Amino acid sequence: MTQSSTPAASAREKARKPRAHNAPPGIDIHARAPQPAKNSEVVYRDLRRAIIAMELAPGTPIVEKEITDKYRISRTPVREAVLKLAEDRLVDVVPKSGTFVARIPLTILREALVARRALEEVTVRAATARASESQIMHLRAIIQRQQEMADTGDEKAFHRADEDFHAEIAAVGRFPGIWDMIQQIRIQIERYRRLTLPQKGRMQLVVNEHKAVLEAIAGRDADQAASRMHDHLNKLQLDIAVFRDLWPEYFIYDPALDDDLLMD
Amino acid sequence: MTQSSTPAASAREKARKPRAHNAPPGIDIHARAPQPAKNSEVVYRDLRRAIIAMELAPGTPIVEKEITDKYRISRTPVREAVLKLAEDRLVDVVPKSGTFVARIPLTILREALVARRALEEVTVRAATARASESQIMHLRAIIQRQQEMADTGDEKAFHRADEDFHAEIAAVGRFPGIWDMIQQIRIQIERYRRLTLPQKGRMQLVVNEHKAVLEAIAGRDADQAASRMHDHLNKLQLDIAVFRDLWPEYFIYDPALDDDLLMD
DNA sequence: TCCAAATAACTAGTATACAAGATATATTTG
DNA sequence: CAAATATATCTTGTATACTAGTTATTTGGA
Repeated sequence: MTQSSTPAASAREKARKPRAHNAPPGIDIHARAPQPAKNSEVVYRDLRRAIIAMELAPGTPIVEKEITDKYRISRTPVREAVLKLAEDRLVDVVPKSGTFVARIPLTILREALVARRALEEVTVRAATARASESQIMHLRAIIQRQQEMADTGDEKAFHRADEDFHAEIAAVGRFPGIWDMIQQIRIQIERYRRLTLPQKGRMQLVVNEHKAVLEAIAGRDADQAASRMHDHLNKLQLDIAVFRDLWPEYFIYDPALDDDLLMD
Repeated sequence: MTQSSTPAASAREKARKPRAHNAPPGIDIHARAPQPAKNSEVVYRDLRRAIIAMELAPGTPIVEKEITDKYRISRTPVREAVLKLAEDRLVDVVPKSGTFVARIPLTILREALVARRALEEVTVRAATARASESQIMHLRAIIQRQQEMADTGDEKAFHRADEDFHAEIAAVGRFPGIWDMIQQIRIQIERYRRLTLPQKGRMQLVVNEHKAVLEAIAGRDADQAASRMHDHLNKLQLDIAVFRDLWPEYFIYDPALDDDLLMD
């Protein structure tokens, strides 16, 4: 098998001419976890989780020294993780001064909500077009699980089910790349969401909205599915102005775009 | 002024307690270029430009040593640049083996086209809703410039004007963050576009489509503007399958999603 | 001549030392 | 005692040495 020249391999050989290096292993970009997790990746994930969970408040300094001591590693992988977080706009690096958990930019928040809405409308339309019966049953099962979590009041599991629902719609629509984009956008939104207090009955409302979306999918009505998804995702942006006044130090606020925050 | 307790400062003081570092300078994230450009940034931009321009073909090894010699800098900033490129999916890093210019994943390409369409429909709708007369005149001027470039056949300047047109629409719609997302997506699409041979009359077609979009904006018809933008952006994806056969070594191809490439 | 195993030459990942600048504290001076 | 200045101590940015794993080459055997 090592030297068999299958038609699939012939094309690859052309690129391999100068060096075998030219042909990196045919690993799918989305599935390369066989390697032992790199240290920088571990630090990155831990920090990201803590920042998104608002355990590290905006403005908190990120001191590389503390992290190197905690994980018993050198600055190099720590720095790598910090740079990734900077790419995600979760930290601000001030040269020769310090690194800080980023404040939440209100204008970006507004745009993130709009962009997510647009992309999820795409995925739900595609899902409506191609959902099989089994996939619809799977979505029903997810909603049922979310209903049970809402009944027992398990917020964490509830949000896991919430994410699963949206992820499954993207998967059914066959848009894994767009789902990645949505997740990237969700990172920005998530910190804001964590500031919202658990409102009584909100979980049941979310479940009902999910049910409405699924009904439209099952009825093969793409327009209705998109519309209901739109309404569902709109619920988040109700009171940006309120939180800006409650935690002013958590946000960055650009007065030039004030009016934008109030419009749809 | 150092210790005056204005109401605005009181909130900030809370975060400043442990160290003054807690309050990073109130710089807008989008405007921090006073610093001398970091070496890693220079390397990143140069490599990204070369990759996007297809000067570095997919599969080409990126050798850090060559770059450190060329720029007379150490591996650290080079490595930083390479990691950024990996984030952008422009290179694949194979641990302990090598770094290579990434092959273009056809499935990602399809999703990128869909996502860009969705986001540009958002920006053009917003632009239609709030464009001032002067902004419409500005857009007309951009199209006129693009027309002149099409007439003289200056491809590079033509594409600059093309980008300006889309950028200005996003700016008019007040979605700078969404424009950033679109640009990120464009990176993926751009390499593919570079493979398309200049077709006779294509530039004039693009100009005409831009004119159609602008007319809809000027007529305050958001639905029509979005529809025309949709059609305009659809022109790109005509012949993915053709290029896959022409340069098979430039692409990664997932047979599980074959049929997806053919649908809208 | 061909194939296989040992070896050499590469790669990215990591650790550490140092440099340059910003901030905090201590000191001096009026 | 207050304010300005000088010093010390932080921070991130960079350079370099080293480690571990991968790939290419050489060498030995049949």
